[in-house]
Amino acid sequence: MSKVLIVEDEHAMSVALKDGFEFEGHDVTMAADGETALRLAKELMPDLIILDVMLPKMNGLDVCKQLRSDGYDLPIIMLSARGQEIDKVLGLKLGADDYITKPFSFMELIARVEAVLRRTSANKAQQKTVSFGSVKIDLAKHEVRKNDQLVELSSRELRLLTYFIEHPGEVIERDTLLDAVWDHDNPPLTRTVDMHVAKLRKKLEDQPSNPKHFITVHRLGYKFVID
Amino acid sequence: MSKVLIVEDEHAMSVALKDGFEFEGHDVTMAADGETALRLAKELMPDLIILDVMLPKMNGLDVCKQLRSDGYDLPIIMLSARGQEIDKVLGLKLGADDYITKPFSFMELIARVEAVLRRTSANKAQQKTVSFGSVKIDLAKHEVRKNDQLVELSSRELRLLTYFIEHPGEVIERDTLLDAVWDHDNPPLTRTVDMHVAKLRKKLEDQPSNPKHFITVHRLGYKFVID
DNA sequence: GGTTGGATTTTACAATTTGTTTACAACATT
DNA sequence: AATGTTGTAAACAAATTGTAAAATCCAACC
Repeated sequence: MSKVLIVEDEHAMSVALKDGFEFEGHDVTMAADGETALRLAKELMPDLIILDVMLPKMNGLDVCKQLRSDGYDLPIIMLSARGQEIDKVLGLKLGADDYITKPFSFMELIARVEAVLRRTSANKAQQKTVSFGSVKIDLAKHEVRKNDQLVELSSRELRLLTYFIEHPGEVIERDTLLDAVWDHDNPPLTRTVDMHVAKLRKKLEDQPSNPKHFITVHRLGYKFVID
Repeated sequence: MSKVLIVEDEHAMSVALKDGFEFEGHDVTMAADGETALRLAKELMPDLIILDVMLPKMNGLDVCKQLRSDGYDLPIIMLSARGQEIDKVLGLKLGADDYITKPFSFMELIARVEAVLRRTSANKAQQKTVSFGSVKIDLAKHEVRKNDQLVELSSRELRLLTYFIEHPGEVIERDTLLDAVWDHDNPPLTRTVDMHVAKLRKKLEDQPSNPKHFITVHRLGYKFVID
């Protein structure tokens, strides 16, 4: 039994999918627009998301992109109407796991669902965790512990930390961090980066005022060192 | 300073872009149609291409596609008029690095240009290390070691050292160093160079008062010798 | 609608670090 | 020796960073 989030605004289709998945023995949650989908996905951490491309408020591609950029690597299968072929490329590029074009038979969908679940649950076994000093991070679960004590990080803090972890040892400019961790349209001042680095130090360093991992490189930026 | 190829057929826009990029200190080449753009791109190998979607002879998407399929992976930023949203998907699919819709502010464009250049040149500069004698420099990590011992250099000292290493054996005038290592707007006195050379000697020479690598050439400048 | 609470961004100023100039002694060249 | 040049410590100036606190934003709830 898996937890499935179905995101679909056409009533007939959503009812059919719900019934179908429940008949297959899954635990189904529904969302009818992109924003709700995004919120529920983060809240429920479903095992699978069935995501229609055309949605009110926020389209499926953006939901997918947003989830990925927030660090959630939940399995996603996209649904699109025929003639939206172009979306396939982008959908996959933005991180969907599979893609199916309407109309499709329910059997076909179920087959793909199982393929995706098989693929991704295989990956799940090899938990993605990183640790440095007394800090352990489970990126999939969005959990950070220091001395086995849970530390609450905001989503921005987590994204920043993730970026650091993915680029150990490198000197990273503030502007690079703004590009990578903040949104593209209206980035804040570079000082905001300093602010957040200070927060990470406060929460994760043994001596925040004498950091060992989040290192300042004067005039250039910051450097994350694991040891 | 980067070489930029601007491909735009509307006169007003192309003049504005040219002026803007030249003001930013870039070396600008213009093209007004797709075929010319393609030829110039291959000929000049610019650091960046600003490519309008709507062009005579061959549209921007085709130019982009053609370049990619010919194996050129120059950074490309596409410009399109509002309402050509669909192009975004296609543009990215065909290999553009970023995309901006008219009308846009020049600041916005510049921000994206810088992001793209950073992304692409970051890949270029990876694992760039230089060394001389017992000194090794890892520019990405901002680390200098003498006999495997870490030496702390400020960013200006590091830039100066890098310049010396890239010009071994040459007699280099103080003014040349001011141009290359200091910023262009308000250069300090030439004596500041002496100051910094002294610092490098102190940190890197075995006998700072009897230097073997950072050699004074009386009345002319300095010379860096490797052995 | 408005309100609340948390996250995020901006601001402001102190602390720190780096960079520049000065001053004078030492040195090189004629 | 006279003159211009260089070495370098120390004083000074400027730029960068740390961080608390204020302002703003935003989503959730009434």
